[in-house]
Amino acid sequence: MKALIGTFAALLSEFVAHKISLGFKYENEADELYRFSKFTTTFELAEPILTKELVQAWCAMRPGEGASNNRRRAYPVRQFGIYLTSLGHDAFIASPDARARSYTFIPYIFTTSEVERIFANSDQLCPSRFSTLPLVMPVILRLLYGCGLRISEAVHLQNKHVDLQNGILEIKNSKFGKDRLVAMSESMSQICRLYYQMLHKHSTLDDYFFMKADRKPITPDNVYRRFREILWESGISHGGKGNGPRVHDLRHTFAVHALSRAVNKGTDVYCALPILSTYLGHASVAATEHYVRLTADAFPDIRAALEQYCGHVIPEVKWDETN
DNA sequence: GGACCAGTCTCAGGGCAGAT
DNA sequence: ATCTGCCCTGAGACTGGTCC
Repeated sequence: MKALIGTFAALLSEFVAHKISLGFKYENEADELYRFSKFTTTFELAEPILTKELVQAWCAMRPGEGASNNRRRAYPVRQFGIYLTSLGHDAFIASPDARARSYTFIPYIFTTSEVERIFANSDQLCPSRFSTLPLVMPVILRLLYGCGLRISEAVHLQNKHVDLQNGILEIKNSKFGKDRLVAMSESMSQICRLYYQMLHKHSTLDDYFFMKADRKPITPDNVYRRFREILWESGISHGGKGNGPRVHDLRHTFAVHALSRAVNKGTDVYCALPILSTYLGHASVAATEHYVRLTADAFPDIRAALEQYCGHVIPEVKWDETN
């Protein structure tokens, strides 16, 4: 976390420490509060009093700013106001955002042919003396699709978390601080063993499984940029900013393909969903249903099974046959 | 019990600067 | 020239609490 500045520096530091003590990561919020602390230095403030003018100036929509970003900037300052008030300070608390949020996003689900092309092209990356990415990309992309991992979970894997013998990944401190175990297929385990022999001849158990030449973990940024190149090579068009396909869509694809396979094998979808939910690290089946509901139209077999066992998941839509 | 919503966490993507 | 890291914004993913 960057050192907070300005009149509120001490109080903001205490607030962030308070949030962390409650179990939140609060890293991105701390970044926002750092920007807020810089912002406060543009005001003539003799005392650290969170005035209405200061808060409203910070929370005001900037030219061209989206509602989402405005909300993200405002929430931590609102929480800071609540915190100060609880301590008996005089502070203005910003109102929560009343604007409705819409969830109309539909993730991109790769076809099996596209997945195969992505893997094939990731295998063709030119070896480099300076970068481990040509070795890393084929394995990490297969792991994202084969195990449905989040990119952050993959890049933070250390050798001690990868049981190559039994094909088990130990995911530590994932989203909302959750841990879980993820089983790999035998073919995935074999790929990991070959990769480990090539990259980790002189490594320790504390080294990152996907590390750069300087032994630091590769970043999601590294993977994302190479992934865009591979998509291009694979003839999969990118829709521009916000329109994917994204690296995270490999996780969506895993979920949909896994459920599709289960349905085709005659597995009760009511049994398959909780298993998939646990595997993906979701706290509830509802979160997994959300994944599948968004994409079920592309998989009639899943849609039919879901309608039979949990029809409420898929909303009815009206269709005028004269259209 | 389900819908709704606030809050937190994560990923995507552009731009730029410094390193290689 | 290319790669990489960092900053910042945009937006989706996910949890948990509250209200009806």
